[in-house]
Amino acid sequence: MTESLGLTHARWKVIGAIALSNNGLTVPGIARVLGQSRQAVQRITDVMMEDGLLEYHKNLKHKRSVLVMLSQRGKEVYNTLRELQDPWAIDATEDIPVEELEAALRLVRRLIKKFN
Amino acid sequence: MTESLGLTHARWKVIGAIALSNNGLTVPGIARVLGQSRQAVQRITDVMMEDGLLEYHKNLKHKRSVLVMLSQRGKEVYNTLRELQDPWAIDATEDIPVEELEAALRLVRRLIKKFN
DNA sequence: GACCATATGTCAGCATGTTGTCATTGTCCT
DNA sequence: AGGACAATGACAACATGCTGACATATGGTC
Repeated sequence: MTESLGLTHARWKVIGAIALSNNGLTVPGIARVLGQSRQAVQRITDVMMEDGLLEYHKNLKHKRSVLVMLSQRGKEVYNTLRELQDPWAIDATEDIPVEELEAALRLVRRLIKKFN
Repeated sequence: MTESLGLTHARWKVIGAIALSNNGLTVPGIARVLGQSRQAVQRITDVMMEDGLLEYHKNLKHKRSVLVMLSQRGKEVYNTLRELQDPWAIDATEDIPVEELEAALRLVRRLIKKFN
């Protein structure tokens, strides 16, 4: 699904995390949202910035830690992929009772919480 | 959990797949069980063989494709890790109704099947 | 204001996984 | 038997992820 847009799943995760934030996120902030190491995120955001998907903005709160935001093209990619993903997700689950899906989600969250 | 035995999660997956087979598996066979590429499995089994966890046995059905089996030490590691993992799994789920766990498992399998 | 613990940027080494390619081996159909 | 197609081994390029280490920045405490 990401391939048709020249993305990979890792880059899609990053775009998604930033899109859900309002004023941009720092690299370690993205890492915390995604639950992975800041180093892994840093490497990906650097490449995505060069590719024109992200923009680094001055962070008033920190001298070196920039705020990562979606560029115009990043926003377009986000919207385009959402238009592919949403129908896919609906198609995948429309014949499953909502209560079943929610119960499974509650269970997964419960286990995640237990392991934190 | 795997670290205390000098393993990694990837090697543990391979050991588990072989342990559940009766007469050994070929490398592509392990890959099919795990649902991943044979190349990735090949690389790992080669190292595990050098480390003495696995043994390659002549395969009567194929001139070059060997049968991978657990060495004595591989079996010991398997049993030791099971003794760590089983109590962990029980502890993680003992306060959750069995029906909830089974329902979530059915849902996951249903989705996997849908995407095949 | 000095000091210490924490957060961040950066670089490196390693473990896994994927895909692609090519030669060799197996299978099956005619 | 012969030939086409699939399976396997081997090698390579690439994308991710983790941890460790070291220098710099922040923030809270005395």
